[in-house]
Amino acid sequence: MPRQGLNKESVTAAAIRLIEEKGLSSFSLNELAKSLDIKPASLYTHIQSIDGLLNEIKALAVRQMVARQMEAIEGKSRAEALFALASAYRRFAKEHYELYLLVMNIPKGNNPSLQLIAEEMVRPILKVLEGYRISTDSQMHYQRALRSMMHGFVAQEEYGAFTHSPVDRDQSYAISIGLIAESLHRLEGENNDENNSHGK
Amino acid sequence: MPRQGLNKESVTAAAIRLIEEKGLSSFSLNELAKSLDIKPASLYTHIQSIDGLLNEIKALAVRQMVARQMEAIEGKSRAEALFALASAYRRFAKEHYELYLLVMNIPKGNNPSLQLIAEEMVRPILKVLEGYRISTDSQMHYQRALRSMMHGFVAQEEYGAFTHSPVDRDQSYAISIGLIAESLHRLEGENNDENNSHGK
DNA sequence: TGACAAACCTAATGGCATTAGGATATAATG
DNA sequence: CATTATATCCTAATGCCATTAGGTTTGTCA
Repeated sequence: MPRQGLNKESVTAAAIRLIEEKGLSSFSLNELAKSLDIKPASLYTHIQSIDGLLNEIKALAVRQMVARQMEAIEGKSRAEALFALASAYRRFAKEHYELYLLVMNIPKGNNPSLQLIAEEMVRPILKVLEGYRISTDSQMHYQRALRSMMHGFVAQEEYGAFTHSPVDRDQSYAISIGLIAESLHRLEGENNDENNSHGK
Repeated sequence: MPRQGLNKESVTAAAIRLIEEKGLSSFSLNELAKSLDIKPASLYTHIQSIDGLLNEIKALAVRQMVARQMEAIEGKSRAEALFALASAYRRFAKEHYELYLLVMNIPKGNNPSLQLIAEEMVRPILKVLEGYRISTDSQMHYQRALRSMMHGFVAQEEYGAFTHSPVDRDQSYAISIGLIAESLHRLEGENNDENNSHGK
């Protein structure tokens, strides 16, 4: 009510803006305070700590990411849904790379509330995999494979690990995701033939 | 020659020891100096900056990683070599997670000398893929797919993204790598039949 | 023995997150 | 309208960090 209409939400929004513009590595409470025209110490009226603020941002980013993926697979199923999901995943990482970095840099000794948020990120993946008639164990394996492929690809792509070749990266991604789609399709076929080599 | 027999190598070795013991996030020149019984400013006789030191460590880590992978695939070929490579990759990441983090955290605006080192990391992968009779474009695609899968898996596994299930992670990894092995095998078959659906 | 260079030091700078405690402006109440 | 209370914002300080300037010590070599 005094000076400015600042609150937790507007401070968080300003932090996101700053991170997306100037990058995560140059972000500091000094910069954030400067962008809001207040002193760094005054930020503590609205935030608990810089880690608390970043956790807040992570949670928002995950929610947004999941929402985009859910929209992408809406009304689709199986391979079509799988490719749409993978595409939305990569698009978010491209458009909000600093936020993606933040989300994917959850350190080992982590906040239990972030654990819950991380589980949220699995939901669109599971939704796609539920469209396949495979065992629950297979579902877990393919969920991990898909997450690995998507994260590994965008992470390496974004820090420039794939730039040393003219070969199209979109095609590489399509093929990479295609590996999983094809294998899922084939695994279903095996199950229909009452064969369960590793499908059980 | 005075006080201690310190040099660039011993300081780097001490830094690696500290990083592996206490973790990357708590590493500082203060801690490093303390472990060597000198003052922080004295470190600058042996290092250029903390970034220079970390780049040195990255280079050593990559060399060690590549060496392990080369040993692992020695005398093997095709699927056997592929699984051995993937296993060595994951083992290194498990045993030297802090170093792996360091290697994989090459920021976007990066040192050109690190670019060369990063390319070194592709060598064992290419060596394995050379054992398959596929086009050079396919080689590039599968190289990216394999790197993505390996990095994505170990990165998420190590920060605890896969712990919320009793399903065996070793098996998930074997299946994930198997996707690539199977697809490579099938792609070769297509080429032998003078068919080139996406193999060209 | 004397000169020299390398290793190490002290002291300082400017950046960072964070806290304690004080000032102030707005909103709520009498 | 005056008073009180509360939340916002401040100044000042602490202790961490990397880094630099410039001085001292120590070992080596002529």
